Amino acid sequence: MTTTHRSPALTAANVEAAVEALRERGLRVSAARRLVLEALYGAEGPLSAERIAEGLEGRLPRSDLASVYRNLETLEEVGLVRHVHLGHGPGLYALAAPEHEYLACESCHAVRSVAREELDGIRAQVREQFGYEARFTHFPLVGLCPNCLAESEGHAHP
Amino acid sequence: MTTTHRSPALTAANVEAAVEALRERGLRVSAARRLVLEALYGAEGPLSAERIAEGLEGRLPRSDLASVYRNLETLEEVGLVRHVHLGHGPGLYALAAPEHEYLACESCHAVRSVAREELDGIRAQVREQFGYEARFTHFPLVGLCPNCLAESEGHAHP
DNA sequence: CGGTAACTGCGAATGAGTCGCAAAAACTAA
DNA sequence: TTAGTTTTTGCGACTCATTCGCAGTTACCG
Ligand SMILES: [Zn+2]
Ligand SMILES: [Zn+2]
Ligand SMILES: [Zn+2]
Ligand SMILES: [Zn+2]
Repeated sequence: MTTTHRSPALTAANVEAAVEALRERGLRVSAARRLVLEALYGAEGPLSAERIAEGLEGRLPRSDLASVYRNLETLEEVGLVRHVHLGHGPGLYALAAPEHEYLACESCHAVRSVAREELDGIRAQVREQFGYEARFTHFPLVGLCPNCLAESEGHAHP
Repeated sequence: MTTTHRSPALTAANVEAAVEALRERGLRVSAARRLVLEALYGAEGPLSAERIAEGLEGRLPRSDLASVYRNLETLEEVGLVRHVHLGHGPGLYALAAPEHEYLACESCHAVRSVAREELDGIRAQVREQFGYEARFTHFPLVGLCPNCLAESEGHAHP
């Protein structure tokens, strides 16, 4: 799986801002919660709850997957985090801030992350044709990537 | 969930044809397998394995979900059946033959099923812009349906 | 420092799907 | 038909992702 994500600069400061947002909503900033947030700020691409939990081991006297899920859920409610479903695997979590959308390859499972605007054209066409406002933030746009496509077209030889 | 599927005519004959296809591949036609096939031929829209299994109760001395899954799997391998993931729920199975694709509403979970060609324009644009060959057969095109869209735009009042 | 929510760890539960295995069909060839 | 071969089945147990209940902590407010 390949994901092209520029990691947000000044992670530490950003985490502090996020933490502040939590406090403002009356949410507490536990060590675990902060670490989940840090994991997401430091990540290259979206992470599974499992992977986040792994990252917590050692950095915390004891941690547990259920709490990671609960934290991801509240962070999502607050709008700091969101998740995507890239294919069959577990849900993957990322910061909500940089509005990426995803193109997933059904064959090689590569994932390309693109800025929201790059899909505006397609969104416009979907809207025009069907009246739907397409969204690729929670479920990606799925297809065959150029590589797999070339391969499968190679097979169409006489 | 609303799905617009015309059910294939002459169900009985179609089932017989499918059954023949199975025999030709050296697969056996057990009562359970035939009933799964019939369930799909008779269905309005895609069905979960669970629902198919429910439909089998009574029509069969004893039946079981695992076997339904196994049958769906082999029917899929043979190309008679396929499945879609419409949102978070379980996978939904349908006949492979009428090549529908789906538009799913992320908000009200309505599902619109469209003929493959109706998405050709969008597929072309995706291909042009990203080199991807978009597919909406296994994972649908997700967005806000016109209703939910109108509603959410209503909220944007001053 | 308390006090009082909110949060955590744990273990158990859920839902979707898969696997192993022995018993029961379905085809096959005699 | 029947015996033999091979698939399928039913069952129960299992995995994996996610959620829940609850008692024990911990973060924040005063
Ligand atoms: Zn989701
Ligand atoms: Zn690919
Ligand atoms: Zn699938
Ligand atoms: Zn809707």
